[in-house]
Parts: sequence; C-alpha cells; structure tokens
Amino acid sequence: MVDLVGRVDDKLRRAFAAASLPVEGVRSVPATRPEFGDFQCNAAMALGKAAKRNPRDLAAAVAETLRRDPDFASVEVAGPGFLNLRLADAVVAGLAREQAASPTLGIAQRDSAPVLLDFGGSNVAKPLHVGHLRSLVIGESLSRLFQAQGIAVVTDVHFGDWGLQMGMLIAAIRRAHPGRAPGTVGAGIAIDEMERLYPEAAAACKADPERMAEARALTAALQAGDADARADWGALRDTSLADQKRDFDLVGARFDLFLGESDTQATVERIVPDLLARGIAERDEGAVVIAVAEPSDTRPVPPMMLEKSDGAATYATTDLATIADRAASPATARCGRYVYVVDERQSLHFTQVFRAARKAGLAPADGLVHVGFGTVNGVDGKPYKTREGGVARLRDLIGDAVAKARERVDASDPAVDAEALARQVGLAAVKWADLSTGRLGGYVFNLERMVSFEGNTGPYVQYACVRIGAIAARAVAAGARASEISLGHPAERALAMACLRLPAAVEAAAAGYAPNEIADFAFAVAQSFSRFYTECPVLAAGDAERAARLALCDLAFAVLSRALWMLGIAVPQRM
RNA sequence: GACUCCGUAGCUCAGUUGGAUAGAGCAGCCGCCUUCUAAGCGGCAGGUCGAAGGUUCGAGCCCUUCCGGAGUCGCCA
Repeated sequence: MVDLVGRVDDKLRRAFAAASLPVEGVRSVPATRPEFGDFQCNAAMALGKAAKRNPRDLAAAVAETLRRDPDFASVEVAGPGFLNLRLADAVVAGLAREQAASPTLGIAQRDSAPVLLDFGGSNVAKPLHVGHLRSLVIGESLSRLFQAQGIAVVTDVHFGDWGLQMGMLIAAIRRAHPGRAPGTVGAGIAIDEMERLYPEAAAACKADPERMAEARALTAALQAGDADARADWGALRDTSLADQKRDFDLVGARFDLFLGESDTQATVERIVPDLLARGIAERDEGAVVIAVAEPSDTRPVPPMMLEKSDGAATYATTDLATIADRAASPATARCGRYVYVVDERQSLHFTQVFRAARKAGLAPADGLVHVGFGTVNGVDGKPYKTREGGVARLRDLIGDAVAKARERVDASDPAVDAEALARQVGLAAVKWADLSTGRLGGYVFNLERMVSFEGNTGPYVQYACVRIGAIAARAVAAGARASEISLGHPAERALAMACLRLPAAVEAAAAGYAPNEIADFAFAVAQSFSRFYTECPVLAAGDAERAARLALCDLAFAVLSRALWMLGIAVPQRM
C-alpha cells in the first residue's frame, strides 16, 4: 500500500486502540506548521472532551505506543493534546520508491460499477458560452478522475434538442424563408443564421402571444410526429450539433453518446400513462404531476410536472424518461450511478426528478447525483457579458487565451510548433482558472486571470512538468541513468512528501466531486519541484546523487502529468 | 414572503470530524539569470474572517438575530 496518509492513519488508529480508546474519527491532518513535523492528530482533544479525561494524558498514552514504531522519527505531545508526528526519512524514501514502481502511482483502484456522466448540456441553436465551460471542464475532469480510480465511465452530452425552443426556432426559420416549403427549410439554414434567428424568435414569442401560439403549435406538431416539422428539426439539430462538436474537441471534452432529449420521446409517451396507471402520477389542475414533497423538507418541494395541461412534456419528463432509457440501453445498463454536472440553479429540478425516479423505481443502484456549480458572473456580480453586451462565446474566450499564450511562445526555436503550444498553454490557463476553485462558490469570470500564466495557474504547473522533462532528456543524452529514490536534502524530502499525497487527493476529489482538490495537489507538487529545482542540481551532482535525483524527478513527472491529465490539461514537450 | 448558496488581505480564491501564530496566487516593495528553461526561486508588507450576541478550555467553521450579494420557488429548457 503506497497510500501515505492511509498508512499514517492506520498506525494512529492502532495506537489509539492500544490505549483502549475509540478509533472513530481518528485521523491525521497535515501539520499546520513545518516545525511540528509532517502530520498532526487532533483526536485526543475531541476524545478527552467526550470521555471527560485530560486530553494530554490520552495523547501521551498514544504517543508512547507510536514512539516504539521506528517509522516515526519523532512523536510529540504539544499544547492541549496535539500529537505531532514526523516520519523517518527512510520511510518517506521507501514509500516514494513504492509509488514510483506502482502503475497507478498508489491511487486506490475501485471495483465499482461504471458511472454515467451527464454533462455539457448544450442546446440546439445556442452557441456554447462561458456558462458551458464549467460543465464541460468539470465533467471531463470527473470522467478522468473516475478512470484513474479504475472505474469505467460512459459520458453523454444530453443535447437540448426538444421542447418549446424547437417550435420557436422552426417557426422563425419558416418565417425567414417564406418561399421554401415546410420540411425543406431546415436543411438550408447555416449555423450563423440559426444562432441569429433563435434569440430573435425567443424574444418575439415572449412579446407577442400570436408568435408564442405559433411556436407552441409547431412544438406540438413536432412532438406528434409531423413529417415536415420533423424534417426541419432534424436538419437544425444536425447542423447545430456538428458545430458544437468543434467546441467539444477544442476544450477536449470527450463524449461516448450524443443523445438528446428527443431520443427519449417514445419513452415519454409510454411513461406518462404507465405512471398514472401505477398511481405514482396523478392529475392536478389539468396537468399530470408526481408529488415528491417529503415531511423532512425544509423548503417547499413542488410536485414534478410530468405533463403540462396542454399535453406537452416538460424538461423534467424527458429527464425522468432518460433515466428509464439509460437503465434499459445496452450502452448504459451496467452503470450504477448517474452523475449530472449541471448548473447549481437546477438543484430543485434534480431534487424533483431524482425523487420521482425513486418513486417510479427507476433510480440506479448507487444513486443519482447532481454535481452543481456556481454561475458565471462578471466583476459586477451580474451574469457575465462581453463589452458589447452579448454572451461571451466559449470559442472566443479560448481564442483570446491562446492568442495571449502565443505572445509568450519563443518562436525562434524551430523544434517547437508555436501554434500547438499556444493552444496547450492557453487552454491550460482557462481550464485551471475554472477547476482550481470550488465548484459551488460563485464564479467571477475574469479574463485577465484566465489568461495569466504566473503563480497558481495551469501554465505554471505545465512549466514545472516541462522542466522535469528537460532534465530527463538531457540525462538520457548524457547517458546518465536513474537509480532509486533516496532523500538527503530537505527540498528532496518535501518533494517526495508532496508526491505521496496523490492517493489522498484523488480520494478527496472523487468523494466530493471536486477537481479543485487535484488542482491544489498539483500546485503543491509543482511548487515543491520548483524549489527542488533551484536548490538541488541534478545533472551537475555526483554520480550517486544524480542517479537518485533523476529517480525523484521521474516520480515527480509521473505524478504531475497524471494530475494534469485528470484535469484535462496537456503536458507540452517544451515551453 | 419561504428556502438554498455566498460574504476571509487592494483583487481572485483556499481553509479537511471545532485546534497551535487564518493560508495561496495576483498586484506592490526588496533581492536572485557566465551554472539542468526567470511562465522560475527567496524575502518584506498586507486581516476587527460582513455585524452583534451565544455554546466551548478553544470558533473563519456550530447556534440565534441582523446587514449585504446571488439564486430558486408546478405548466421555460
């Protein structure tokens, strides 16, 4: 077991048990100050309070056991009952060697059912904007995080291609091209025209009841299978999705399935009468709803709307039907957990759908999870707009970051593909800005920050990786070989300790659906490496030291590049 | 009105069952490139953790009230 934190916690629990103390809640945390050692344990104080005993005495009893363990260089009781632990250098070196030899770098492999990840959530005719960035980057990162744990993943973009918006759009394109026959209009609409017409149509429908009635009628016709409506719809959908796939490729979001709300139409038609017949759904005020309120609710949870009084399905209906489809489809039937990476504002919606799914017996074995995230705002706290007042397109944002990165690339080196490197660095900056903050907090969109390449940024971590790679390449050229990790200099020890936290970081990130745990970890390793880099010459060191440092470099490279991979960030050859 | 999230350094953010002197990065100031890439390293400065009470040996974290911001609240998706 390469898990450093797990090993220390294990020893702590044994020592508490040996002192006849409960082990529940006993764990280590990183020492708050370097002079306290590597880890501290605060459990004695909590236990002392519960047992009404002096925490210092409890800590002293535990310390006595731990001191007999040669793995610890020092065990001290401090203050009201802190246990300060410092590992022996040989133990750290040994663990680092184990980690270097481990194909998973010590990351615990989970034997769990595949996970279905639903993210992206783009809509027909709406260009991807900064709001989609979070879903795409967080979703892709979670996908890789699970894969790093040995868990298979199935990703579905869940395209918004159904409902009233489509009626609005079809009506608008037919109005714009009165000379073309219904059913032949959609195929002639390019993406630019579609994206221009849609917001106009939505505004017109809002302002004009007649336009709205027209849109509703077309929506109903589409859902009823009208051939012309279907033909125009299909063309619009295809054009829009093809365009969006370019953006998915651009940000590196990989999808197994490009299913949409429309794909569940047959199930929607079946599920409504079925749920009514089973008494799970009921008619109310002309609509069909499922009551999902629970006595323990601290807020009112309205019933889930299954069918509107005009007979149309809703977003909730398609989401519920999609759950049924996923359980039945060969591609997703084995998935034990469905994870939705969607804006936190839809929290209530998912509460309703998930409860309805459980009532209907549709929920997968390991449950339904909504991984929400905060909204993207401008510096004024309001939804982010460009200087021109429009939405900031994802493509343009990344273009800006890449252009900024391009300015810094050394174009004089013919071995470097400047454009490709600028794309890698610019994208890293954008992704890092998003993934390094907690997903639930409000998100202030700041272009300056997104395209800055210094300090706590993606390019900084990439740069650390690149420099390690450069050392390794020079070593190969010089015929120098790595041996085994051994630790002498404090910067070497600190770097090894940082690397050894990888398994704990992955656990924390997966448990909380929190890629920022990985970003924090990667930044700490990069910082440790940068310090090591300035303080410990590798190639200029003596033979034995050089070989040991090369081994440590190899580990740091493996760990850092694995962490960056989990964030969806590329490791360039040079910078 | 009810509920949810948020308020931490000039700015953007961390802060792990309640623990030691609240941490990073940016911006500012001072140093470091004849030596593995300075997208780097070291240092200085910067805080009544929105406010007031309470619980506790100990509160950024838990409880109460208030202030401020964002969001949601059955027939949009």
